[in-house]
Amino acid sequence: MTVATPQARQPFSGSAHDSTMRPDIADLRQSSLFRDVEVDILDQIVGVSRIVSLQDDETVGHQGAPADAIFLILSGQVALFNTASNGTSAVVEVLHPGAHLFLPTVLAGLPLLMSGRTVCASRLIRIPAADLMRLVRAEPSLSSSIMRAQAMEFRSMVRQVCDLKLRTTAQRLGCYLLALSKGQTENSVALRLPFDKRLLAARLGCRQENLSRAFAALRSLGVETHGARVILHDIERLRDYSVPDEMTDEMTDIEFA
Amino acid sequence: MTVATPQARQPFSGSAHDSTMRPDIADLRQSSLFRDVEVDILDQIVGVSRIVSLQDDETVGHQGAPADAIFLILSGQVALFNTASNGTSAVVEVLHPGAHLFLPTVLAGLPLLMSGRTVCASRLIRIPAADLMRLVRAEPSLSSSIMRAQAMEFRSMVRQVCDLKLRTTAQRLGCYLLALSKGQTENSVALRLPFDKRLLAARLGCRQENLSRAFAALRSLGVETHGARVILHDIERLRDYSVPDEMTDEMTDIEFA
DNA sequence: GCGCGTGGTTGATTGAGGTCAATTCCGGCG
DNA sequence: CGCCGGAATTGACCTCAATCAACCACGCGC
Repeated sequence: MTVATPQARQPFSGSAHDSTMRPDIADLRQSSLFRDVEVDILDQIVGVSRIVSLQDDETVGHQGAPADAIFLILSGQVALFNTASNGTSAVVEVLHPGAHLFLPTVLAGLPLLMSGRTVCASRLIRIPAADLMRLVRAEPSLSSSIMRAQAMEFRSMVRQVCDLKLRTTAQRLGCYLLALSKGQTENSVALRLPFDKRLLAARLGCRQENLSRAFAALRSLGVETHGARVILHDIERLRDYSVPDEMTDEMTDIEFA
Repeated sequence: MTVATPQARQPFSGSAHDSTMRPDIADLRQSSLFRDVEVDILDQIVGVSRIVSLQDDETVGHQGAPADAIFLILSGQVALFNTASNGTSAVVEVLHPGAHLFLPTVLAGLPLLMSGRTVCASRLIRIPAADLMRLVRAEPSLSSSIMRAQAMEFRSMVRQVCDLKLRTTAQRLGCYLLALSKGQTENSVALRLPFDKRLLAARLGCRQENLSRAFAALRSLGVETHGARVILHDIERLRDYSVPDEMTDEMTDIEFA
């Protein structure tokens, strides 16, 4: 069950070398982390933040390096992956606008457990770790937002562990599609995969070929695919097959701008 | 990859029905959560806490129920598991003295994602959610301990996700044994499995039979087993085979009293 | 001693998923 | 339009793990 390492183009140091633009408060509010934080605190955060613009396939944060900043995603997508010493990599999560990178690592003061890589051209907000920690110490109300956000992300990881331990690839794919279709009341839904199938395979913990076979297996359950376009013709049946978490509610970090 | 549901004997409501003993500050300090918290805050926590004593195989917290308390483990062991709607269960973690249950769920204010079950007779400290949240709001310094603890647990889950995506069962077992042997400088170490092999199989995400075969496979790598007693004769070779995380450091929540 | 239940091991078989290779599908470009 | 290159798919084959079943080794009570 090994996953090939995605290839990087050029590493990105993490400093705002190509842009000195500051975000504004509305940008920060995009993030689940700061959605409920008071304006005066956000003002202070704005003062230490920079917007960084990245091309497709650039590295943001390297596994093993000290975590010197957190990043919020304004647009684009960033994959988080861990590389084992034998060179194989696992994609742990693919983050969308509103999500953030490296917060637990900064809070723990430990080296990065995963590397980040843009999946397409992306704009991020960079907040230096030292400034963030200083603000957290000074502003108790920030802590509560951070604790809530971390709690949700922990639950998301727990759900993924269960997913890997309980379900086959086809079932995992089914659950993933069902999560994408959330908020629909119809029994039939059209949707679009947010990134290519190789990355989806890595995120689901399988090979590209096997993801293909999983899509083929779901075809008989009313799942129609045309490239990245997917139509679920019978959500009931798909749910029955995939055995999704009852509490499929909070896929919080899979948000689309 | 399904895992049989462990059978419960009698559910435990979560209230201190069999003991009204209060913990003392030293008890709280056993926990990684409160190790660095000031005495006056711990005093307040003592005031709202109760020690509960449980038999082997009792339920503490039921998946889907509201999280009305967190628990600290003073002695014994508690398995956290998630049960899918088709009845199969996955053991996400087995907690030891010093660890705690349900903190992220309480902070998120959401229903429990996992159930807990004692693996042997255990003594826990119960801290009601409402009291904890009140103290957290009142005492900023508590937040920082909680954030750090949550960060470590998040990283632990990330590591488990990578483990499941990158390694075979035999390699996972190898990594687990290496983690148990941590702190040893010798190339040869004797150790004892902290719980029975069926639970270990569930924690590693495989069937009991396959764990048996994984031990058999490691035999040729210098791993000798006599029941729960295990001797690693050649840690170098085992590490080479298992490809453990370079940062195998913080197995923080696997602590033994 | 005997029976017996529990936990653990072993074997045979099946199914899921990885691997390698060949092929098809598309989108861009000359 | 035809060509080309990367993504996606399909097939053949093999490894790993689940399943089902038998068996073993204890510990314990009688």
